[in-house]
Amino acid sequence: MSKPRGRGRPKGGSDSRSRILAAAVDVFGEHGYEGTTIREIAGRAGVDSALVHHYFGTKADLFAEAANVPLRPDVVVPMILSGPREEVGARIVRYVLEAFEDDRVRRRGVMLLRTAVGGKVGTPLIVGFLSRELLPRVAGRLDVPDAELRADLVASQIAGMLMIRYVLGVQPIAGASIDDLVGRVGPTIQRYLFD
Amino acid sequence: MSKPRGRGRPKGGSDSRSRILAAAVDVFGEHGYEGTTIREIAGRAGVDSALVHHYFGTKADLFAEAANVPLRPDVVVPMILSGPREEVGARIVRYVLEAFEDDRVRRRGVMLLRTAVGGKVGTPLIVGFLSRELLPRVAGRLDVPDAELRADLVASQIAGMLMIRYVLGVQPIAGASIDDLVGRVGPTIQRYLFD
DNA sequence: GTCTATATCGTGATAGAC
DNA sequence: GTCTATCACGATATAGAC
Repeated sequence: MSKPRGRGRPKGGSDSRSRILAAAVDVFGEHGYEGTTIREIAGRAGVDSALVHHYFGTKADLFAEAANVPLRPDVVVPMILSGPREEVGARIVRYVLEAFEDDRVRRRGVMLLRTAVGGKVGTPLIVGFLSRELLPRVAGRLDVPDAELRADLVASQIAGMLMIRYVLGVQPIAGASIDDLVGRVGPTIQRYLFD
Repeated sequence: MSKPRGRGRPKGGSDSRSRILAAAVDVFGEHGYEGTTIREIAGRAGVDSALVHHYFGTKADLFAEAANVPLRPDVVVPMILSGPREEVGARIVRYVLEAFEDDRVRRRGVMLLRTAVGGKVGTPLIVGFLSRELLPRVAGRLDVPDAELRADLVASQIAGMLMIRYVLGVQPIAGASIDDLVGRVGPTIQRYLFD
């Protein structure tokens, strides 16, 4: 009768845990780390605030769980950087924008961008991700001088575009089509990487 | 004996008010709006927390005062956009980076970037500034199609560069020279504006 | 002009009933 | 597994002494 559960939850129960986690991603993304309260997360998930602690422990623990996106730069970067070199810039922009079309990705992405810049909790997280996980992997696959600087410049343009489009929502970038942005921003990325 | 005061403070007194304001800019910039406490601002200014309220009222009032940078896009934008068209991109990048060399500007800038993205207090402020004050002024002086989108693209790259360099401090952009960044990013701006 | 003392509220977190 | 009740703390903000 009850729909079959995949491997995961041991006994019986409900889906409160996943609802709490989804609500946490949303609220952290809207108000940043300091600005969100356990009570609001609980309210949006339709549960009691105590249940949040019961499942996730402290607020910092919950944030770590919510921020733990299985981003796999070790698999994504090689995938994008291989293929015709002339279109790498366009492929990067398109990949990021299409990923953000998915609700789940966009919510987590906005949360990360907001909290990354907001204060001492998220900043080390994203700085570490950029400078240890992502940028070296990109730079390592570039056979050009100043590879690290080039990768960093790419990150700066991608980050700025995501900020304007998804976090701040400033028009007309916020309402532009993916093709349009690929056409405008793609050549920038291409130039940073290879010119 | 006491050094002469310019026009400004009426009677006698101290410089507590300006020290509080400077401390507020710093602390808001470090922890975002929600993350900063009146007590920390007071402590860093070397005064009591009650004095902060005495001068500035509520925390939101103090933030508004601290964020009230006399940015004058109405005078800066025409100044930069006039002059040889071929170097506009480089001039924009150089102007921004050189402005951020000044401690005062950089602190206020970092504060605005942090709080702008952090939550509901700063976001409307910067969105309004961008979409009402800055971008239309830039777009209005461009005699090219899609002027608004071009101005927005410029903003996205400038914002991303400032984020990486000053807010997150990710290397190597954080340690790059102004000339280096002008040479790399200037052509991007130029392309967004005129190509 | 400055600080002490305090009122009031909302937070994260816990213990324990059901 | 879920919620009620509550604790301990720190926050903003105010009243008033000096």
